[in-house]
Amino acid sequence: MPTMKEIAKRANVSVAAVSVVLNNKKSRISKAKKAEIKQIAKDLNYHPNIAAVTLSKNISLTIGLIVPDITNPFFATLTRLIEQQLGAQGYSTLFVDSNNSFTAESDAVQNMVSRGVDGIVLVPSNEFFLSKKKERKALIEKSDKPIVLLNAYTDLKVSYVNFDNVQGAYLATQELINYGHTHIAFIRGKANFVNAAERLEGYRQALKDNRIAFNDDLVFEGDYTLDSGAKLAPKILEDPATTAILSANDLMLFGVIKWAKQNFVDIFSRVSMVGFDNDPYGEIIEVPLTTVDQQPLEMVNETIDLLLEMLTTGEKVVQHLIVKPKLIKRSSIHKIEN
Amino acid sequence: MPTMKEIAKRANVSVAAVSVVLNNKKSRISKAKKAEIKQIAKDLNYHPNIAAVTLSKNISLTIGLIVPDITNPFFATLTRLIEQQLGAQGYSTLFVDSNNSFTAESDAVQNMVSRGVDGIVLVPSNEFFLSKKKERKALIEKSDKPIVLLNAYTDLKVSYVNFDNVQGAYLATQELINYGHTHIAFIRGKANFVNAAERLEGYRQALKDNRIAFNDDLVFEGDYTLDSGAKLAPKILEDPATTAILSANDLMLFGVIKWAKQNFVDIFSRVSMVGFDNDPYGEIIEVPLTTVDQQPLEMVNETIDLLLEMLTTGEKVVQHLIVKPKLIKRSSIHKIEN
DNA sequence: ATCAGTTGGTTAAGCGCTTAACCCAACTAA
DNA sequence: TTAGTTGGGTTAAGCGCTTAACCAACTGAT
Repeated sequence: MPTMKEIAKRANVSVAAVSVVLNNKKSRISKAKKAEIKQIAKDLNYHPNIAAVTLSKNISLTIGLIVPDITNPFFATLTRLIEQQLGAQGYSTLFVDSNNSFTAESDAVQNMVSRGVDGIVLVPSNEFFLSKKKERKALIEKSDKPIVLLNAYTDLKVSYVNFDNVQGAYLATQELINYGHTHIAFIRGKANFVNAAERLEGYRQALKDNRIAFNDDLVFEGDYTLDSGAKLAPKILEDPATTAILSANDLMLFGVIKWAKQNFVDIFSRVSMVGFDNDPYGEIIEVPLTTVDQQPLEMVNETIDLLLEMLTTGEKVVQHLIVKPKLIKRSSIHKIEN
Repeated sequence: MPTMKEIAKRANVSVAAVSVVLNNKKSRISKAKKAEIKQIAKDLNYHPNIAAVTLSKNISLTIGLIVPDITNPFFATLTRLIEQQLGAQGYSTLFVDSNNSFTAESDAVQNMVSRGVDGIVLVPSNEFFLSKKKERKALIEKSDKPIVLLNAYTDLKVSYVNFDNVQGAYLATQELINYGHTHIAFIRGKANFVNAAERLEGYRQALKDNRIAFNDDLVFEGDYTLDSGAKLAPKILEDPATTAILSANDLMLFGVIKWAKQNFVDIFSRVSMVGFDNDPYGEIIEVPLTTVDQQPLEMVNETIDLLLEMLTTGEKVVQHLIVKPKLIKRSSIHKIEN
């Protein structure tokens, strides 16, 4: 790999001269020398050693991205959008799949700081929300660099971009009610998961506003995986009065459907369903799934804006942005006559 | 961020001393001093500045990973496995989604080299295969560090780990034939895509070995996206003699199914289907899909072994590893009476 | 008393790049 | 004539860490 030293030698100048011209800084180098230096750099196919730049400028043009599980399509979409948008701004992304482990998240933040990232986007895991506030705080404070949490609320002094979960669940529940459903099962996420609690809240609100009694027996706790949905399916379908299922994500609904297939129950006639996430596969199953879209593009746009602002001004701002849900109406709801 | 300098000051030693003890090098530092230094490091929550380490040792404990599209579940699975296994060995991963662009791949390699990665895993895009050999070669040669191509064959002097595509397609076709099918449509990938050509070859071989004439009209060209499958669907289903579809990936089959749903054709009765990739969603659709599993875990294991070997020995070896396919038999094939 | 070997470190150079401070010759303006 | 400005760079220090080479004091054997 060619270095500035080599260019300097060939151009008969100091490496300082090379540095300023290759960085397009205003300086007193003559036009001719500038051109010569640039030409030599091009000829040698010079590219700066980023470690050296990082060391001397204390910025790395790198950001860290931590997601709970990249095989989850929603997180994959977020990841793709973030990487591409940040890439367009010249940033590289250091990626970690935390495998839903708080310890892994914590280690990842530490490691990223150690590597001198300029900022971090953390899409927190389940465990993050289940951890003690003290530990969460410690995680955030490992980094003196800007952090923004994505797809999360938090009580910590840190920026986040989240999705309006209560509004989303409200919309979905209202839609079900509009079709005549009153016995609506709800598959929630883990109890301490804030997003999950919010979705439950939206569900309750919609019931209340429609004077339908809330029934705790209709609430089932999953963990956002397909398997947890499959495990819950028989319990949910046990009650013949249940005519609809609202799920805190599409994946758990797919789990329910999988269980139904394996047990020969005609799930689409048996119940109406609404999910969350607008999973692309929701469109190609037997009956396309009505779902709440989390607007990943909007979420990422807000995240990038926020991060870039902090990165350029150098100030750590604490802002909380909430993006609005969008109900994608497909065919998984049928009318109930009362 | 605390530095060695700070630790050195508190321990009344030189920073060289701190360096050797924190790196557990054998040295002439007394047990007591060692303990003291380590304690101070722990108290200050010291973590090395990786940029500085990289600069002086010329190794970064970072590898680059380039995939064509992280929202494709197969690539997501590869990514997850790679990141986790490499992470367990102390490596961080610099991630780029090339968005199926050769230019992006090329830039990514350049950037990664510039950042001093120790090695690169490249999962090449469609465009990679369509590019001129000279350009592909240039891309590979940008990096003096170990590269391994994953999920690809290549004519270049570089290691790769691929999947036995001809064997996979052969297995799938044979399975269809076993069930009595003789008019088997094949949805292939792009013409110049080597993997796609291999799958076509396996299909042809199986037909030939069973004395079934190869018919070019039954071969359709997609581009591995869901949409391309949807676009092809009407043409494929036009011929009433066609009783089965073999697709070069599950996603295109999902596209066919989507088109069928939207046009009210009972696709699962109409044709038998076999895909490639063992997409998790193949299991939860109306009729679970028989598919060829690419054994991502095996592929990643081989990749990591190869990369780690190069990383530790420092030698660039050129090895070509082929992992064997596994046919996952589910329910999307029915018997044909002749 | 001397010398080799051990103990317990230190010094200094270097990795590649950045940046503030400096230098000097030639030119201008009063 | 001289002070001041401008053009065209150079010098040197520093970012945090690594590593080979060095050194001084002590111990024990001869």
